[in-house]
Amino acid sequence: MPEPIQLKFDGGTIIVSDGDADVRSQLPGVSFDPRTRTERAEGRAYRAIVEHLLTHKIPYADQARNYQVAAWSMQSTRVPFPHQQEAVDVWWKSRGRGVVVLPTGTGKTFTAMLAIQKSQRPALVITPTIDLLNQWHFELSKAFGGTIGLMGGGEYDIQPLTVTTYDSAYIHLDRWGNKFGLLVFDECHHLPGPTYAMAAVGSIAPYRLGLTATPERADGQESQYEGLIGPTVYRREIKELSGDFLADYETRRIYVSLTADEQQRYQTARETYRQFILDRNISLGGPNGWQRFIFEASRSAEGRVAFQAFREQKKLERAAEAKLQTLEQLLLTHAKDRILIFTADNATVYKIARQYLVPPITHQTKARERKQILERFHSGEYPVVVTSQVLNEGVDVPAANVGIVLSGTSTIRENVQRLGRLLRKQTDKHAILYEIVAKGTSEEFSSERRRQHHAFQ
DNA sequence: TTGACTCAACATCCTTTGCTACAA
DNA sequence: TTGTAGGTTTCCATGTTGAGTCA
Repeated sequence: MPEPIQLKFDGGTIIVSDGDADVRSQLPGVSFDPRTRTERAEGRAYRAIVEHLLTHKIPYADQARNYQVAAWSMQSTRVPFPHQQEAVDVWWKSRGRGVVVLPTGTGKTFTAMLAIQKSQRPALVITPTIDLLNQWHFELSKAFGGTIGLMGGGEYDIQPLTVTTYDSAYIHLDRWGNKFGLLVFDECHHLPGPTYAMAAVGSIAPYRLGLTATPERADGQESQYEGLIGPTVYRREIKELSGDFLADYETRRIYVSLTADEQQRYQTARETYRQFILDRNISLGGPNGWQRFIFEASRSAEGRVAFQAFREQKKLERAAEAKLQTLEQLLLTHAKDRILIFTADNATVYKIARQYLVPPITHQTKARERKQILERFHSGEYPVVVTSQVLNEGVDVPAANVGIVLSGTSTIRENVQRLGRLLRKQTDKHAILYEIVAKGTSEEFSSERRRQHHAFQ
């Protein structure tokens, strides 16, 4: 009679030893590690291994798992919205693994708390920013009482219910990887980054919940969710919830023309870099096309000129004179509204700030000043705020009812997040998102692409 | 405790025409 | 014959954030 199989946790992996060698080699995800001469699996294989052992009635000793069932109970009588309850029910039916897609402002946090209560397991909530870390800590303390752990932002205190950042999660993986049965990935579109993903790979947590408003990624890595968290189990779009849970809204596109001078400089710059691409036989649209351009561009004087031309062209379309004129008109039209202006670059943010005496927020704005500006925006003291990309995600921004997108990336996510800034529900609110596009430039294409989302059709 | 700093990680940056090799 | 899928170099500049260090 062979010894029972031993499972041990070791720095994000599970070491499998003893028992029958043939049985060990058939365990899902297990392979021989020649460095240490042991059989190992990634932490995430834990559930599959245990299920395999149980199904085949193979005796085993589990020293990997280092947590107990936790009897969570929320100290709140709040009744979930239908979409929150449905999301948790579907997630639980999918064996407690999967991604839930809900628009910003429709109660993702409360949905996660329902899931935590349902799972009855110690849970680790992972967030991308310190702001969100603090928000979650506050909400969890209020909902569940007791001491809520914090790992990140200078704190290191692990409790059965803990909040951390993606950075801290992977840095300290070896210390927490076997202490939680449930992982909640807030804004889970961050997870597929090569380093951040390690947290999901190395943890043994059988239950996993991903939350995001925008699962789509520009690099197509959303295909990784399946292996890191689970499949998309529930999805509701802005359109489906606007009116009832989100404000009513419309989007308006305004086309402007470049001046003759801008037009000429734009054409010259564009031809310069298009010619380089042609000469080097690079197909920009193809796989690795952009990487090849960068590679070639960094290798010769000619290439550097081409790259400069590319940047010049971008700059011209982003900061077109006519855009600022249109902005001025919109500011007059909406003199009584609460307006957020978005750009792609900081230079334009500061230019607008100087020209129209509007407070700017970029990554250079210190946290305290940022908070102050947002508070004054909320109170109405500042009716307009101009920002680049910082407010795209994570920060709790007071409700605006008019958004003006002067420039941006072609990503769906940025566009959805910017729209989300306007949709916090208030009585009789009707939000408008303007998008100002320079005619005859590549912006027309970007604008088209970022609108390829249900919310904008 | 705070603030200034450095460093590391992540995201975006492109678009379509013509060519080739291979599968149905 | 027609249709379709197709590949490899470590990486320019800018924006943003978290962690860590040091005064």
